[in-house]
Amino acid sequence: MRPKAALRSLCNQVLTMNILNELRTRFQAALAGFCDDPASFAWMVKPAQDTRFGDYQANCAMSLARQKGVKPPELAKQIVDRLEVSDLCEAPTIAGPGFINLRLRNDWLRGQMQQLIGDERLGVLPAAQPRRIVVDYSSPNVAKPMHVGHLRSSVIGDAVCRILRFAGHAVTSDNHIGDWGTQFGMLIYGYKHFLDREAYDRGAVGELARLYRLVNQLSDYHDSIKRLPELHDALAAARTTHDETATLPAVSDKALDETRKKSLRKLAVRVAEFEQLVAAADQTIAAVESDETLRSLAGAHRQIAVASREETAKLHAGDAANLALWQQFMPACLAAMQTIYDRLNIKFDLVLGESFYQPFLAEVVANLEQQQIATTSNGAVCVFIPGFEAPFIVKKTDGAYTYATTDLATIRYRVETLSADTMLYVVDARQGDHFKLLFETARKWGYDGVDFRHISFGTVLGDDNRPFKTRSGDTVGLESLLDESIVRARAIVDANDDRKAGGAELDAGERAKIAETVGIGAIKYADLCQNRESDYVFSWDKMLAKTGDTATYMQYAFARVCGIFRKGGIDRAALRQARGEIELATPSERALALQLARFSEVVDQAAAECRPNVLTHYLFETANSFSTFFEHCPVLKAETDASRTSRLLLADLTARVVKQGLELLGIRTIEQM
RNA sequence: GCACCCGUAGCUCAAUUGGAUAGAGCAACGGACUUCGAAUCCGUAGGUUGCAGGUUCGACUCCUGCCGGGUGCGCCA
Repeated sequence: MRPKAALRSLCNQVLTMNILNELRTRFQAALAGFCDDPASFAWMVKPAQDTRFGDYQANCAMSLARQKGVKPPELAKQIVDRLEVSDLCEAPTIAGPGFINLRLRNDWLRGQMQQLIGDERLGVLPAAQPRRIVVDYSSPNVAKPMHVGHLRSSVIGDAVCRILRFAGHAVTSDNHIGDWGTQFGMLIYGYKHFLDREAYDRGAVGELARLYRLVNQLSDYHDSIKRLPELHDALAAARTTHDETATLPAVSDKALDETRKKSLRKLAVRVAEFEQLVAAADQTIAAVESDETLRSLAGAHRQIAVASREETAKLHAGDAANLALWQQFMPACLAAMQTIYDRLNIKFDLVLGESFYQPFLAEVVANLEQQQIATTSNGAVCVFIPGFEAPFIVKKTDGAYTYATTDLATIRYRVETLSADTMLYVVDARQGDHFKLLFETARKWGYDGVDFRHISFGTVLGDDNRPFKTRSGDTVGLESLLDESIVRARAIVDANDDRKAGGAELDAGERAKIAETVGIGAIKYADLCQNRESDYVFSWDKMLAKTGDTATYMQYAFARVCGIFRKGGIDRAALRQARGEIELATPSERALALQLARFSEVVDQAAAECRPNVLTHYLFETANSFSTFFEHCPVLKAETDASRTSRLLLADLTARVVKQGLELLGIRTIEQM
């Protein structure tokens, strides 16, 4: 019943232009005499769930009545008696067990529309108390090809940044890249032993990618050879246990029988898992041995894994040659990464990776030990957090630091150098425990005034509903996904333009631009429209869809409005200047107006909860309201000039809201498609 | 073994954080282009919200127990 503090903290506190907030303020005043914390009951004002009941509804009477031991409808009546909303609502009605239903007055709604017409921010007011927020997202390991698994964090994180920034906060987007890890040892080893100099000179990125894959493949090969016998043993053992259980004599005890069946199923799953591991190892081995070149390379580099780790260790120890190579590789790696971000239209204010924090790690650990936050256990320096069995290891037995250490150094930098008061981590839900430990440790360390939040999102699953794993053979590269989506979009663009009544309107360049916008938008929208907490089943069809609840639908609505203005030869700026009136003559006009008036409320909610899907849902409804309106109400051919002007204004507002909303999601619009 | 998450229409997902008759999109079926853009619109069909209890005016939502699936759990990030 109490509104979540966290939920409210990022909300705009200013109340005008946000209808929901305005109504809550009115209720808060009316409720003051009935309870001690009117704010939490005023929070129970919501948009109506069913439009037949009105536009908004207050559910506070029921729960407050229970608390006071009175009848809800009677209390509702008393609340309504004290409620002052006559300037914006029709007389409130009480229904059912005590719902207070509210319907906005048409003249008030028309006034809201007039305000929106003149407001560049479409009613969204900047936060009264802006925060300094660092958003940590995307964070790929450089030098490894990006795949679809990287998409979710990148796309959601970017949208969250845009939304919070628009809501008036000081946002710094930070790509905390993995640029100091073991992949560089592999690259260095590959460079020293397998380099194709000509290929490298032609394009460093491609050659580095090849070297990475090659070293990876050879180490996997030796690892598989080494592990195969134990895998076979484990498989045999699992089979034996399974078969023994299966052949146990039948029992009459039903409960026991059930337990046995259950464990049998689990054993079968284990057998299948080991079979899969063996098969994968066999495949890895076969891939190398069937290739003459690979086989001889494998033979000549038996210690490749160890040697690569040693190269990493040397790099970390400051070895001049390896450091020089690292510095040589980095620009190419970053450039490769950047081409993908450019295509996705994702920008970072900062790209501070692991290497940046590396010089501070020793000091961080020393500091933690000094303050007795960290202690040595089994040779490792650990922080123990109550409620967690596993320690938070900041220094390993071998003296190396972990990503926990880096994350702590990062927090210190963000607070002390960037003056951040809020930190958001847009990261896979599986790292939940890590962040709980990290945040607790940071608070103990003195950063207890910072609002840390793990903006977690569900795991990306494959077609088989199992976590999407990057099996070396068939990773879905990000580039090819983008390419495919654009190709499909292009086919639709061509087909549609070719069959336009008045003949094709677009040249090849325009078509390409549209296909790019639609193709990329579709992929982003597929990720954004889902509640970020739930797991995500990766599907080509979903990613590439261009009909129904997709970005394309909104882009199309936008283009249709632009089409009206183009066809009518109407200057949109002049239209707004002319101060025409908005009429709400028909239900579909009123529904569209109400929808447009709610933009600020939705942006505030999306910002408060860092949930882009709140916004996608709203935009879909808005485009839908527009389509219905467009179907029922002639715009250019409206019966009267006043009606024509009113409808043009509604269309113009719709286009602005859709464009702005999509922009907050990082999705572009085009005027003609 | 311990901990966390999930189970909603054939499929993919929502559900304003406890509200009224659980909603969309795909897919299926039936309609609407000589009429402002058919990438669209209108309609039909599809449900015991995994199961069983409990809490209360009211439960997809909270509690308990099952069933099924996933994830994490000391030196990877």
